[in-house]
Amino acid sequence: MKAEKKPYYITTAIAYTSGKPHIGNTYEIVLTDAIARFKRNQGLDVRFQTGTDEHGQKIEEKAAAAGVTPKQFVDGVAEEIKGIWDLMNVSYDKFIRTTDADHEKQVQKIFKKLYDQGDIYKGSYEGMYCTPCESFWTPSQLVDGKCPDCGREVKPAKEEAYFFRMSKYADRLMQYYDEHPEFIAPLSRKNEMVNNFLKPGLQDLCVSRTSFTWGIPVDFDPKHVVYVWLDALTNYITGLGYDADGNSDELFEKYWPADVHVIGKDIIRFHTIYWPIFLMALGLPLPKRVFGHPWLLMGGDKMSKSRGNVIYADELVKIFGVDAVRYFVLNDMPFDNDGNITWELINDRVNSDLANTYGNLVSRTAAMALKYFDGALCDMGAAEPVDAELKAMAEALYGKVAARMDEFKISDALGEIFTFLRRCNKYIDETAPWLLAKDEAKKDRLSTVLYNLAESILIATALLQPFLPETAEKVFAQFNAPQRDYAKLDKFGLLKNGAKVSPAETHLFERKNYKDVEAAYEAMHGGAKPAEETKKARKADNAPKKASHEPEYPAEISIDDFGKVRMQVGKVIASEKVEKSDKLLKNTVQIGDETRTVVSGIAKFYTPEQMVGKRVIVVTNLKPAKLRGIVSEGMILCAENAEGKLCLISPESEIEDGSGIF
RNA sequence: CGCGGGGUGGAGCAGUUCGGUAGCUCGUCGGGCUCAUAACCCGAAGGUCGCAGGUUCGAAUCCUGCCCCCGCAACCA
Repeated sequence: MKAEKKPYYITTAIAYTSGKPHIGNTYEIVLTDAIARFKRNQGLDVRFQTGTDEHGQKIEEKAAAAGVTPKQFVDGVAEEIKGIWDLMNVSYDKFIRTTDADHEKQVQKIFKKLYDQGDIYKGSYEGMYCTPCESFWTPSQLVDGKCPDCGREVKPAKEEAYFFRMSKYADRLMQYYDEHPEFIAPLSRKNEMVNNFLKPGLQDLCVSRTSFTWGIPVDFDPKHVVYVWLDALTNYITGLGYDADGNSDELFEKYWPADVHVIGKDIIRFHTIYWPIFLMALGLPLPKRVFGHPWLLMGGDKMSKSRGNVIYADELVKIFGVDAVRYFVLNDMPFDNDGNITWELINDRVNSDLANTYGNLVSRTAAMALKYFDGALCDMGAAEPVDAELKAMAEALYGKVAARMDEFKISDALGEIFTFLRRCNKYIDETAPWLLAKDEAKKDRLSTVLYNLAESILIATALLQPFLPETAEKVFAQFNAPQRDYAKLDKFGLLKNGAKVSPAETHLFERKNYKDVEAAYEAMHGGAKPAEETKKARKADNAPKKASHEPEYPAEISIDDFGKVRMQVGKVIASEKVEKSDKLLKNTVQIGDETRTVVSGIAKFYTPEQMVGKRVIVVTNLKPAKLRGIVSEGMILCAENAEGKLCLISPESEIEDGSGIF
């Protein structure tokens, strides 16, 4: 009788549908896919869930800006995301969307249940409210008592909101951490959670909003929508058919609790504090592990659209192919440090590992088998001492790789496989089949050597299959052998004697010159070179960012509008750096009879010494504002170029300070 | 002293928990081989492990101070 397969439930974070995911986002899905496939090969009954997080104010705004309904907007983005996951050959079993009707219904039920049992209570969000901006601010966020966004008056207000009593469960959560040291991976993150959040005491979490409507309505109080985490995190159970009334689907009974939630390191807090607490409140078991993976950086910098250094998976795939991209992100991502991606790095890696080491090994082995034996692979029993090391290594490989995989050290797992593949290349040199071929008496030895090589390739390929599924399929087809059962992977010699290898139509991985990669990139980006983009991104990063507050100018203004701005010549009589600030200088400016303090964000370009004595143009009727606690009574005019470099504007010749500007 | 991560041969990284000859891949140079995708195999050069102190018989690893880089936060009147 066959034993029931052990269930294994693995999830990714659900992707926020605000835009196209870049390669960093895509990494998470590929990583999870590799683990899921590996576990399947180990004989587990794997369920792999991913999906999209589709609610929230940001999406409401983006949809409005695009002139479509939120639903139309997220339908489009969800489709795009799913398209990329499919392109990456991701073997998910379930793609959940938080706008799915059954998810929405369960979230409402969960909310009600938690409310009924007293974990959620109605309270209010107190703060200062700016009506035009529809925003709440805490007193410390206010600038000079005014709205920091628009500068208008704010008034004390309460927004009704529902809160979840977090503190009630904090002790139980700490206990769970202690009893399950493997719960948070990497371990270093655990201390961060305990020291930063649990020990200081948990704040109750706001779980509803009334300030936007694109969300799941609270059914017993419909002006509220469920806010973020209670909606998003619950996907892990609603996707299994969890029912708050106790009529859960059998999928849920089978797969919950999850074996691992794979997430980015930025949301570890939500998955290791809020999510377990929600589950405790629902009386459900907690996930066994949460793996917070690091980030993929572009040439050492964070990828972001505003920096223009974003790399997308589909562009990489166009140039390198799916498996090469999968391999790169999996191999070059350390376990608990951020990884690095550039077009050149990926090209080097693909050439050296995939084309030279692996592809070429397969190619030369197949070529020799075809040339000398018309493709037939037979172990003729002509063993020699050199074979022993190869065989021992092959038989030990699975154990090593599996151990690495269990620690989520994917890169190390791949490293083990490639060390073995290099050993195989060396074996060819040691045995020199081309010399054996010259001597009819050594035909059996030659055959045995080629058999050993083929068998080694098949073992390695079986292990590479979770990472390079398409490639593995090609190799198995070429060698006329099936995917190897992982339970038998420690046995050398399972390839059937007489199996035939066929000629390959193409190389597994094509070597590329970086120049050609650049050319392909340029074709996609209207002539821009990838290296230049990186450099530009770096440079822009050193300068203050400006994109966020670039005003939208009206096409024309009246002279009266212009007349509202009072500008005067001032002389800087003192200047000092504002403490704890990178950019601010506190200047004392003489304007006629008057001295004013003007704080200015120019510290990156002018030292206090350079400032003193300069004549500058100051806007003198600007409403005073507080910057890092200092009241600034005006604004010093500067020119700013595209890279954010600032340059003071001064009168062209000597003129009294206090003079007006017209 | 806001929080966190990091600084190891030209590049990307491991090693730091529990001190003991500084390791891997790529690149470079030299050699070998020809089955193979200018590939593969062998060998070599190249590092005062950010800096300065300290503990120790011995420090990349432990302690103290400092410098630099990168995120987050703050910030741009």
